[in-house]
Amino acid sequence: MKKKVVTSGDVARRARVSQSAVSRAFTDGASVAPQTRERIIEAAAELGYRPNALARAMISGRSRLIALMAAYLDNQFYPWVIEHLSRRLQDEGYNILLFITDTGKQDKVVQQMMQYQVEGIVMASATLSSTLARQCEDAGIPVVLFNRFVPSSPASSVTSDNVQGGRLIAEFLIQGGHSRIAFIAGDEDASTNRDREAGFYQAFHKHGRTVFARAVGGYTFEGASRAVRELFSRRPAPDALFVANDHMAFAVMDVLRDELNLRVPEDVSVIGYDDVPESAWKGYNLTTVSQSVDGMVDATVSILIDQINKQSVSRRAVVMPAQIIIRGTARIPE
Amino acid sequence: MKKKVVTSGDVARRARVSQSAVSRAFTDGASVAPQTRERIIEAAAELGYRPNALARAMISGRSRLIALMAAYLDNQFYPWVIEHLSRRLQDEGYNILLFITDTGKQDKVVQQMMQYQVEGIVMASATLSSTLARQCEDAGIPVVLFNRFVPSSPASSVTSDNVQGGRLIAEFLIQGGHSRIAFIAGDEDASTNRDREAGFYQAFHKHGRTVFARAVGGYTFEGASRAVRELFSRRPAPDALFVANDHMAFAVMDVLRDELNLRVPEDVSVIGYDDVPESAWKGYNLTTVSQSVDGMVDATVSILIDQINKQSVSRRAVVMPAQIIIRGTARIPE
DNA sequence: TTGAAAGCGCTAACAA
DNA sequence: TTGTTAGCGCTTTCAA
Repeated sequence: MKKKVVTSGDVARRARVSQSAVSRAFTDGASVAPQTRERIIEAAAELGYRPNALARAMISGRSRLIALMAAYLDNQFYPWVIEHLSRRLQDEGYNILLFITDTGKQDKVVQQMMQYQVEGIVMASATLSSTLARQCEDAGIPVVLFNRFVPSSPASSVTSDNVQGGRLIAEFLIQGGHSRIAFIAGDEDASTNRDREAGFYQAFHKHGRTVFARAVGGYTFEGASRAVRELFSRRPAPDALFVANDHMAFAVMDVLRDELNLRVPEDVSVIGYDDVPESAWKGYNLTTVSQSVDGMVDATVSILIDQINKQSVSRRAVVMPAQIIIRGTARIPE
Repeated sequence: MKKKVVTSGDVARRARVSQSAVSRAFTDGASVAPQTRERIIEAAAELGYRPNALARAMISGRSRLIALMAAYLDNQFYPWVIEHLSRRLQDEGYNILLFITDTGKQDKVVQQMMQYQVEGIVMASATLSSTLARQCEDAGIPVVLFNRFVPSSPASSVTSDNVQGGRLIAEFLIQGGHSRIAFIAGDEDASTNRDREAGFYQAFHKHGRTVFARAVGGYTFEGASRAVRELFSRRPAPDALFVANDHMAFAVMDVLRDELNLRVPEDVSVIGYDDVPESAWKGYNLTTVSQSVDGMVDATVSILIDQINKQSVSRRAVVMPAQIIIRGTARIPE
């Protein structure tokens, strides 16, 4: 095996210029005479030269690397986020270092990111300890919690208005004339769940009503299946369900229709949250709340780019509006 | 903003050792006296020292970076692959540089990967030109085409036995007593589609039968919807459909049941390919062929690790067995 | 086991 | 516009 490691020095020799001239030829906006640059580019092409991004990063202090961490990808919301975020960041000239990590190992992984001198960090469906968030702040690395909000954290966050979303759903279900409305929670530690739940309960309170029942699905398919079974093992059973995200709502509908032989929405109304692509599939046709992924991604990118360029990190909390998407799984108020 | 950049030199000074001692303390298997190492680790902790992975990569020639490229993530097969691959690679001490790129820009992106001195490249739902594949070979970078096979390419590949999968489906449908079996193709340029189609047609030929009709869905949701409509606009309509992947099969079932008011499998049998998580959801309960993601991921990781360690890249083509997963969307042969 | 010294490939002053 | 020079933070000989 021949390891041909062509360096700028090799190119310089062949183009009969200095090594720094080669460097300049590959840097936008550097002062190089057009014909010199041309000669260099030509020599580089002949040799198959590719600038070493690591060396460049070291000396310039700019790695052009953004770390992205997600806890899981089975909820289609996250692949969707990753795809959009990745494309947007690539357009801005950044590359993505991806980490899939279970809760618990998250802090350790953040350390790794920092070793790679990333210029920014996005935590999707994940958070980091305040200590570590502070370390990032000290190191001048902007951190964005995507779809999570931690009041005490120095990290920025981008979320949709989950409280408002919860409220919207409560109103919709109440106006729909349901009398036994239940809630299936996601991960009780997640801010998305807490906020959606808070908004939901607030609206009930405002109407002088109470939530009929509550179970916990932990944002997993299996957890949600267990939760519905539990809810429907008691009589009377709910006649409407707010499920804290779409991913769980699919599991819920499966159990409802397939195991319990109930019709949706005739027997039970179901509303989810996220508006993932599958929600629009006719097999589910799920009424849900849309989180503007595009808007959230744009916000994330601009926080990152802005703070990287300004060389100063500060905490920003962006909340995007939530919008109910009416499809076929919940009775529509008149 | 305070940019505290703690270097090994700072730690060395505080621990009263040389800078190279610090380096050794952070390298497994380097010869350092236990108490020296301890003193260094302590000093490092006090200072908040984190080794610079970029500098380490430069000098050692090992970036511990693997590039992963995918064309899209809306087909849940790929998020699934990314999650598994990422976890396995992290366990092996590698980090992932992720690129989401449309066909056409792929070669350019591969150049970028190489600039970051990645030690290996995985192309999922994507290929690269032979020229570039050869460049990677010359640079000693192993490349694995995941779920793609290019006969002329010097790159390795990991696929499931798509020809066999296509055959299995043909047999199942023929044995199921269908008389008008049609095929909805994916991306006609993709090897997965070509192989599945080849196996499918082979089996028909063996039985002295012909495929009733064929349309192209291009592996997209919309393309597949158009393809079914086209197929069912003519009389007689097919009574069975092999759809080249699950992602399209969901679209097909939506059109069949929702627009055309056909029952699956009573009026039309449908079989997909991939066995993505959604296939098991009761709303579809899709009969399909399983590609062993775990097996494919393992093969990919071992090709990569092996060639990185051996410092020699060579072409390997791994084909994993395909297995039919019988669910509820296709009539079951007696 | 430890330290000194020599770079890895590049960018960024500074002069020329 | 160009070349010279000095490092970025680290690993890795080589001697001690």
